[in-house]
Amino acid sequence: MTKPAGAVSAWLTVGEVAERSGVSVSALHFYERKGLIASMRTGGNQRRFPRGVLRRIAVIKVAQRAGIPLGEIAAALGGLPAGSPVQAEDWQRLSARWKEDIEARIADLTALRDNLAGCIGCGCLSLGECPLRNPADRLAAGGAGARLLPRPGI
Amino acid sequence: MTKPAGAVSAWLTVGEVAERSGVSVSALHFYERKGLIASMRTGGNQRRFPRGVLRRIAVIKVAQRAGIPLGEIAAALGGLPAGSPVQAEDWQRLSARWKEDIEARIADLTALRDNLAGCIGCGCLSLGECPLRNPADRLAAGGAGARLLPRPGI
DNA sequence: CTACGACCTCAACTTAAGTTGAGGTCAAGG
DNA sequence: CCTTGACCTCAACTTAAGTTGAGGTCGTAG
Repeated sequence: MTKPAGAVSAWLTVGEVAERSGVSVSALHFYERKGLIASMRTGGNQRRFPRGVLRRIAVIKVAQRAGIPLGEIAAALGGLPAGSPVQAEDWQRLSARWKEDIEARIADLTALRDNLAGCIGCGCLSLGECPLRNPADRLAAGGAGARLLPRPGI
Repeated sequence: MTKPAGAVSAWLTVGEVAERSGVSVSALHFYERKGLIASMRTGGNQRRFPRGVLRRIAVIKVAQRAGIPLGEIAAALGGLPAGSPVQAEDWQRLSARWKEDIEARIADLTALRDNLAGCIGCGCLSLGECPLRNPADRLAAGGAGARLLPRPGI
């Protein structure tokens, strides 16, 4: 698939999307299976993505960096048209929501750090008395399997 | 195994450790397999833990809350005597080390939050120009499988 | 001495977010 | 027209941190 000569076409191949977004082809397939992005198919069953997918992926990556799991991102993104680009307005709504998540995590880590500082001298760590030990028992419900540890507020 | 009448024995059963530490029995087995904690065995092959294990578990839980993976905790803990309690001095060294990790994560999240705030209005998210998109391409090396996302500095 | 709860091991399953590989098809340059 | 590189699907594997279940033993109260 050498590039279509001069004009930049309106539709992008997976490879092009991968290169432009910095996300691997296999990850793009995966995102599509998860409903995070959508594509048209050519006669030969190859994916063609609208350019709006790049912005959509950008949003996904930012949310991921904020620690939001893909499932939640899909849900948040799911509300708006699957194939079309994310509008500035949508991004505003989403980023505002995720900002709260980030802030909660910052608050938790800050509290942990401060207590850590306070406890460096004492070394108590008693289950009943130490501020480090007691409020930490937050992850506990949630079924089997791994827990993505650093996601407090929810 | 009803409790040994009056006197609190020097050794704890798994069940007792589980109850006192808030960690499930299966997790304690798991920690032992991973070399995070150690136990003696009775004639009937049942575990007996020294009381120092409680402090050790406390340290593990705090480190986990800080986002340190068990493997790293094991490595850090591995330096000091496996069966014996963690001394205040050891805790000082470990907590100082982990504090840096926490601070790096706080810094990353704070940067993300600030850029998010700046970008709520613009909605650009261009791969080349937006501060949210560019510096985010940090996780990329590391082989197959899931990445525990929110662990930047390393 | 027997029943019952606590304990033992070992293997298989869970979730998240992908990666890797096998086996086969598309499309465009030469 | 044919060869290559890009693409396709599907299944299996990866890591982390455990959980769940099967099948069997320990130990103590009654």
